[in-house]
Amino acid sequence: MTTTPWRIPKTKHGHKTFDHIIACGKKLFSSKGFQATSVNDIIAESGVAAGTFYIYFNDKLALYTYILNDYKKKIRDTIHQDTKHCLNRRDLEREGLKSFIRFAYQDNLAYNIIWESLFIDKSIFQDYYENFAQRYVEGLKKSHAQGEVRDVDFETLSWMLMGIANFVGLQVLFRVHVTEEELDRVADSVLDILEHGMFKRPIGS
Amino acid sequence: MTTTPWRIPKTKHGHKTFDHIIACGKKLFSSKGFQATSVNDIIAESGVAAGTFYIYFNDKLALYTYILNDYKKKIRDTIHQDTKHCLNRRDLEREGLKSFIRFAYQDNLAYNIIWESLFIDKSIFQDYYENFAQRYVEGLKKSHAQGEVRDVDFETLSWMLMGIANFVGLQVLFRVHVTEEELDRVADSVLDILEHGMFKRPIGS
DNA sequence: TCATAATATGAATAAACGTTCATGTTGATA
DNA sequence: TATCAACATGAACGTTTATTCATATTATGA
Repeated sequence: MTTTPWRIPKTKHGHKTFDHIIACGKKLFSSKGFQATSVNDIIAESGVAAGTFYIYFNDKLALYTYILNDYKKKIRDTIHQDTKHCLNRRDLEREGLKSFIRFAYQDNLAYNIIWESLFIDKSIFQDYYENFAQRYVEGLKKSHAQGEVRDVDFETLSWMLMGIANFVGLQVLFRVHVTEEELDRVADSVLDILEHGMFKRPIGS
Repeated sequence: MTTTPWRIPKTKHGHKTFDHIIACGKKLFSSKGFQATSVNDIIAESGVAAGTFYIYFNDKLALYTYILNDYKKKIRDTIHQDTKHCLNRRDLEREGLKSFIRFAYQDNLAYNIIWESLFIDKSIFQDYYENFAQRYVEGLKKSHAQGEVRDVDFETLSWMLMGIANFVGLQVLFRVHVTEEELDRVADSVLDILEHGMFKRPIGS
């Protein structure tokens, strides 16, 4: 039996408090970052007593871990929802990229909270991306078997694609407003390069 | 006249103390991260009195800013040194990638300190990457003019290439040991994909 | 040699922090 | 309505934190 650093409430009323603390935590982590947010801040924001926080969470890290796990699922689900209609690898990459950036834009805590884990507990960060890469590799292998993807180092390709999504995501996130048209334009640019490479071929090849 | 949050010493002896504090700061930021390191930690590590720290630095952030600026130059210089012999864009990308990863591996504080800035002061992070992207765009435009690079969205391509370097770098950094051969192999994989794309072309195209 | 600017000290202060726990309240069930 | 587990409280405690400042030391060149 494994125990979590948080405690799931047993009554409806408890759930309300629990959820409220989480909502306030998200809000503060999102605006100030994890490290800059104190337990006192969370207590003040949520209006509960100090002791109440510790009924549900061992400490600040426990709340962070809970929220992070939440987002892991949410990101996967969102991308899955947005790409399940895709019939080929090109569409899958395009829609996956758009889905990731859109998600990060709509709720930038999702983005921050995973990156920040690198400075809270490196193993959380490493686990997250290695797991993501592993799934990516499996998908790419399937697409390769179906003749859609070239025979390359799939692990490196996975990390390349994650890097592209994250940094192109950043580029977009630095803008004030992001429209669906911009998202399409950026995704098209990326896919064009993933399709034809970045270099001009010598004439006649 | 602009003032820095740090104070350059005026004697040889002062420089010794100044440099020693910086070295200890680097060591601690590198192992524990910026946020987890307190001024007290730096004082204890360096063996100077509390007041001495404040002779040279306004606060912890000032020391961080100093180190960050140092690394900015160092990264640029290192990549420049390692790529100045390159005669074409392919070589430039390949050697630049290897240089970046090698640098990050040898001194992973350089890597951490820039990423962590996202959670210390977003504008530092944004400035750094937007500046880097801008230089990248200029370089790509030149290579395009010389017929080496296809006509694509250079800004998006810049962010893609930065994302690739950063994440493929991470992938490599997660390993315990990194050899020059591995670096070559990974760089070749990346360049192969940047050259030919990731997708298989339909037969006859 | 003396004057003085630069450098160094570390006890002291106050604010912020995480966490505990004795006490109180609630609501469902028997 | 009596009981009891779940939930909630917030004053209180000990710790860590950043920062100051009166005092001391050092090195140099006038």
